[in-house]
Formats: sequence, structure tokens, C-alpha cells
Amino acid sequence: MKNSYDHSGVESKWQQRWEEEQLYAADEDSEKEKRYVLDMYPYPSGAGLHVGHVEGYTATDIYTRYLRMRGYNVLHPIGWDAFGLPAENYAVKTGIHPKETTDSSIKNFIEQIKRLGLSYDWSREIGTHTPEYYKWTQWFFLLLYKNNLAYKKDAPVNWDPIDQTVLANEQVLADGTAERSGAVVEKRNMMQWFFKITDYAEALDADLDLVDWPESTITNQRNWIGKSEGAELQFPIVGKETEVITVFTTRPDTLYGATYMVMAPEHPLLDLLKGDITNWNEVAAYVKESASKSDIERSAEGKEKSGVRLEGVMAINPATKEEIPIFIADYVLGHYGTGAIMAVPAHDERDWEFAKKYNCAIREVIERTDAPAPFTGNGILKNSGTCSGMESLQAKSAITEMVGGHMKTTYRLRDWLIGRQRYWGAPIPIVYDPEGNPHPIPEEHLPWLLPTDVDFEPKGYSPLSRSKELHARTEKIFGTGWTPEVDTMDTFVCSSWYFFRFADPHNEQAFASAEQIKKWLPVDLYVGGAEHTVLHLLYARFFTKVLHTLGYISFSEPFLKLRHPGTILAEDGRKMSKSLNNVVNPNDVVDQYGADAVRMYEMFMGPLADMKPWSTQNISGVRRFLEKVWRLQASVGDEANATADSVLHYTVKKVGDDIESQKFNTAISQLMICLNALQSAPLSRAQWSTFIRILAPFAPHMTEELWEKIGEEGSIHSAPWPQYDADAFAQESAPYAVQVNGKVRGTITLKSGVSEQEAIEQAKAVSNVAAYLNGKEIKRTVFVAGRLINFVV
RNA sequence: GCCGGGAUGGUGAAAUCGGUAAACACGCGACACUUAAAAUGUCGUGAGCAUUUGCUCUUGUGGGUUCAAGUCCCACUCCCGGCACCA
Repeated sequence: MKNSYDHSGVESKWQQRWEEEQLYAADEDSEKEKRYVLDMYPYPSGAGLHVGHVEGYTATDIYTRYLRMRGYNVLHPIGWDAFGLPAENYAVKTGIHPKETTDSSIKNFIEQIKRLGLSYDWSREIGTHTPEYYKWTQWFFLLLYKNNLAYKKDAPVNWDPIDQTVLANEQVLADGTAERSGAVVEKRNMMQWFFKITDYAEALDADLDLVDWPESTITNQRNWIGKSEGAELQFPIVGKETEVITVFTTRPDTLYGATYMVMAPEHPLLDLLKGDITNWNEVAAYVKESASKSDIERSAEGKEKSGVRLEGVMAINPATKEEIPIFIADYVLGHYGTGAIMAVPAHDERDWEFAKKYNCAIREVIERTDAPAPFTGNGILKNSGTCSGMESLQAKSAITEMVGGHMKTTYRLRDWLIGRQRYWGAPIPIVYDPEGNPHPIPEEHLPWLLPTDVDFEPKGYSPLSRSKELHARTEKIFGTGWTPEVDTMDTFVCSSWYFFRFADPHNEQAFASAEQIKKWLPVDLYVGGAEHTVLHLLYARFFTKVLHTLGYISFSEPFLKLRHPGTILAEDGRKMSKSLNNVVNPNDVVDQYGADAVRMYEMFMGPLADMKPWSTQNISGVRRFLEKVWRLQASVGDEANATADSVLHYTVKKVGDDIESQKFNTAISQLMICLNALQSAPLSRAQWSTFIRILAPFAPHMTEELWEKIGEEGSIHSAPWPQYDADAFAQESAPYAVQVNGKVRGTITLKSGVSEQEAIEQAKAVSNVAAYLNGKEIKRTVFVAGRLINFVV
């Protein structure tokens, strides 16, 4: 077609030239103000890029290109989250080494990304599976280990029977299935490596106040951390001088209503009381049964609670001095609070239910008017000794103090299990002496290489244990009888610090130099999927806070501003999936419509954060817009299009503002409005130059070609963003709505400086309005400058 | 159950501070160009009534505040995401 725009020729021409010129490399020596714009680096899957990647990457690319034109020194890097299970599972099936599949997937990703014209600084590319990178992942492990933030513990853990590895709590969904494999997770007791993220629970919660993140992401993280303020109280045990039961409660004000106690079946005190418990067989059986169940299984069995009373032992309510019975029940969780509770059946639904079933005493200690029990609200205390008559909120600290307890904050967050019984990950840099004690591998032996002489078949224990090379290496360096740690690290460890590496990707002395970190970090804008709310985004914050406390960095939050692109659904409104055969492949649409059109379409679909369905029909609208732009170059001459000038100035402002707030859909609308205006008459070279420059971040290839065609030197993407003149679009006159009783009855055009009186005068004269006002008394007149006049009759 | 977000034409959506709802597109219809089609261009397009200038209704449902509500308040329905025996 003669008139139409040849996207493939133009796009490949410029992609090649940009690469040769390293046009998008961040400038280390520049004095210009920095900006760090980051995409969540992808897992390089065999399936290649999907349209969801394109959405987020285009958003940051537009923003990045805009910032460069505005004179910022921008860091916009990309890399690969390259360790992980899909490649390893593929290796199990085919025998092809994961490194091979990963590297070929990366190659494919690079090709696809380059075809989209994304302006990454390729000189900073990283891959977490390279020894140069995982050397520092291991260094981070040792840093945490040396600072008592990494420990090994025999603990009940989540076991994924399909992927044959343990998982972090964050990788198990609410329904008890594994986030990755979909398998129902089993509970196992295993010796495992943990990071002590709980040390940072308070900071992780509090510092969410410091960041500009989506509200839902902040709340979800808060929920996960689960901060809860209450009190720790001690209940003596009858006949025991040394032992007490410590409980955590958010309602110390209801202490007088505590008529029994419940401990988790795994509570350590149980062993000490063993000799006094007369029904030990029954108790032991219950403990054994509940130990075999995961938390999910415990709660999945419905709200029907079970428990066993410890016969022969009693506790003492420290407020009433009454002797009260003790139960064990699996609705009390061993890992939360102190693993024991005081039960207040009158004012807690769970305790109420349990008390009804096991015939426990129920005593109301809060005044209330309505009958149905239990009452969980606040109110005036009763039956509470000297505290009766107090307001329950005030009584919290008073009662706590009275019985010698203390106020206490607890968190739901648990430590991060980082060991994996799989091959394709960074080896944990630990060796064991012949007695089995762990020792950190000295830094000079890093990177501690992932051995290659292993079969990948998961057999319920780590494939690295089958590596002869790894064992030989360990003995050679550390001595006979020494053995290597054979678990590898969760890939989320690799991604917890990658954004630091981009600042200084080739440094061999440090994970990144202090100067380069200071120059580039923190990240100014971070864009990526919302599915990482309690995974990557929590872990990366944890690592950052550790570096902060240890004095490596001066800031405590890694990502100042975060945005999530919404899911792109298939044309049928369902999720894209291979099995539904409704996946849109970016390659195909780029072939057909060009990268510029695909980029602009994805931005034009709707607000970045919204879930939106793909529409092949709508992409042709954007393509049509680009063709109109292409044809407009024929109308460029010496004379300006006078009628379009104010629109053009306004568009410069609007597009700039919208890019800064990531409202790309309305920016594109405005560009369309502007084009429609420019088409009305021939336009000047200056107008054309302005228009293609503000279009450049969206359609980088076509605008670069047009820039060259008007004989401009250098790249349009290095050209300055145009200035606008606010006077040019200041309205000399504005249309006013004329309302009678709030209903529009006519419109008039008034000069911008019009007086209220004159406006009212003219409004009354509008014939349709006059008819409505005829013979009626005007009770009130409302005048809103630039908008409307409203007569109330 | 609790927390967060949302619901606007046939479709994707827009609407600074409460101020003419539906911008910009898609689709559809008519016309122009063409032997014809495609492409392109012009006009029209929330619903209904009247068709001439107009009138009535309309932003999930029901109330309220206000001269004026998509926007603020109260109650509810449904959808999406998260958490869920967390004491």
C-alpha cells in the first residue's frame, strides 16, 4: 500500500541504530538529577513475553523517555530472575540442563523486548543464575548469618508434594495450596534455614507510612504482618511455685470474665505438667493427632472446636483468684502470641462456642443491653471487683498493671523459610564440620558454585546431596569429614536485592559500591504485578532495612512509588491461558500493527491499574491514529495552523502532566484531539516538531523517523521536551450553561472577564430561559465563573 | 466474618474543588470517492417522546444533604483482590 506506513522497516532500522549508539545508557558522570525507574524483572519463561509484560514495560518506558527529555539522568535497567522451578521441572522431563533452557529463554526475551523499542540500559543486564550475581546473593546470606538473622531450626514446615520442596508461608495460598504448583501443602517437621524477618515486623509495618504505594497493597501487607496490640498476663498454676502460664490478650479488660484457659497442643509447658495430669493418655493422643495436621487442616474442619481438659491441674485467675480449669485445643495456635489464651466465653465468640461444648462457666463482665451472647464490644465493666464501673477501653492498662502484666504488641508474621530441596537455585554458603555444626563459607570461596554433576529428579531431598564434585570440593577446602549444605535458596532471596545490583552491576568487590548506591537509589518508580504483595515486596523491604541498620545505606525503603499494571484479560473477558487457547502473543500483534501501535494501544485501553479485556478491534483505532500522523508530514510548511495553536500548547501541558501521574490513557486521548485539530490546515515546522516530540515517548520509532525526515540532528529521544505557553490556551471566552432550578435550559458564550451582573443579564435574555423565568420570582442566583448561571425560582 | 478496591452508552472508557455526564476511541448507520470492494473522508450515534425550537429519563439499588451529586453522607446488592479460630 502506497500511502501506508511501513512499521517493520522503520522499527528495525531505529532499534538497530539505538543499540549501536547506546542511546539509553545511564550516565554515571552526569551532574543531572537522577531518576531510577524500574520494572519488576521477569522470570524468563519458555513461553516468552506476554501482553501483561508489555503493559508494565511500556508504562515505565514512556515515563523514562519523558524524564530523559526533561533533562534527568535516568537509570532504566532490566535483568532476569533466572533461577526457579519451571526450568528445573523441564529438565526433569527432558534432561536438558536448566542453564541451557534459561539462557535460551533469556535470548528470546531480549529479542522480544528489543522489538518493542523499550529503552533499557543493556550494559547493566544481570541474571541471578550467573556466578557473578549469586556470589553476592550468598554474600547476603552470610551477612544475615553473621548478624543473627539467619538460623537453622527443626520446625513444622510447608511441604509441596508436587515440587518436592518446602515453601515459605508466603508461597502458600489461603486455601492451603501451593501458589506455584497448586498442590495441597503438607505439614512436615524438618531442619530448615530461616531468615529472621520477624525482627523487622514493627519497621515493616510502620514504614508503610513512608511510601507512595497503592492503598490495597499497603493494607494487604499490613494484614500479613498482622500487628496486634494487647497485654501479656501471667496465670499461676495451683501447687506450682515456678511455673506460670503466660497468655497474650487484646482484652485484658475482660480478665474478670476469664473462667478457663486454653493452651495450644504443642505448648512446651505440657511436658512439665505431665506428672500432674491424670488423663495423660487422652491428652497425649490429642496432641499427637493435632501435630499431624497443618494449620489449614485445623481450620478447614470448620468451626467445630475440639479440646481436652487437663485433669488434675488448675490455673489461678490473677484478678479473681479463682481456680480455673486448663484445656488444650487446636484452635489455639502455638506460633501466635504465647501459644496460650485466657478464655472469656461471655465476650469472645470462639471461647463462647468452646465453653458451651465443654460446659465451662460463663461470666459477663461488660454491661450491655441486647441479649444474644457473646458480646464482643466495649462498654462499662461489671463483676470486676474494684474495676467495675470503668470503661472497658480505659480498664485495659489498669487491670494489666494490677495483676503485674505488661502491655505487649505481637505480630502474625513468621520467619521466612528460605531453603529449598531443589537444584536450580543459589547454593546456601554453609558447610558442616564432622560433628555436624554449621560454618559459614569464608568470603574468599564465593561464589560457592552450583555443581553440575547432579540429576534433577526430585526425591524428597536435595539433588545437591548427590553431587560428588560438591562433596569433594568441601573436603578439599575444609578437611576430611566436612560436608556441604545441600539446600539451595528460595529465588525470592535473589530478587530481594537485585535493584541494588543495577546501580553497579559489574562490581567484583561489593554487591554495589556505596557511591553508586547513593547515586541511584532508592527506586523512584517501581512497576510490577500485584501478586507479589506479601512475597517479593515484603522481602525486598526486609533486605533494605537490614542494610540500613547495618549502616550500608542511608534509606530504609527501597521503592518510593509503586504501581501495579492491571491484568489484561483475553478478548472473551476471561483470563488468558494456554488451555483456553485465548492467549494474545505480542509477537503476532507487533508483526501486524507495529510496536508503536501495540504500545499505544495497551496504554490507551484504560487506567494502568485496571483489569481490562484485550480488543483486536480497538488496536486498529490506534494504528489509524499513527497513520494519520504519518500522513500529516505532507502538510508541514512555513505557515502555522493558527486555529490549532492553543490546542497544541494545552496538549504539551496535559500530556506532560498525565505522564507524570501515569495516566497514559488520557494523554493519548489528548494527542488524538490535538491531531484532529492539526489536520484542519497546513501547519508549521515548529508545530510539527512540538507535536512529534510529545508523541515520541509513546511511539518512539515513528517519531524518530519523522524527526530525521525534517532534518533534525540527533535522536528525538534526546531532544528537549517542548515548553508550553499557558497564555496560548487561556480562553478568551467560555460557554456557560444557563440553568433554571438546576436544569440546563440554554447555553451562552461569555468573555472570560465577564462580571457576574452582566452574565446574569445575558443569561436571562436566552429565549428558552426567559420562558421558564416568565412571571416567576427569582429567589436566588448562582454564578460560577467559567461554568454556569443557575436561577432558582 | 474482617480489610481494601470497584460498578458510567452496544464496547474500552472520560469527567481538577460538587458545576452542561458520556471527552477520546471501537462498533454501528448514512453519504462522498470507486466499475466494485478495501482504504480514506464527511455527517450522525445514551434511552424514550416530540421531531422544529424542545421535553422527560439516565452513572449498580434505595434514601439523604445541596441552588446543583457519577463525585459528599447513610443503608443495601453484586464483582475483583487480600486475610481469616491471630486470642
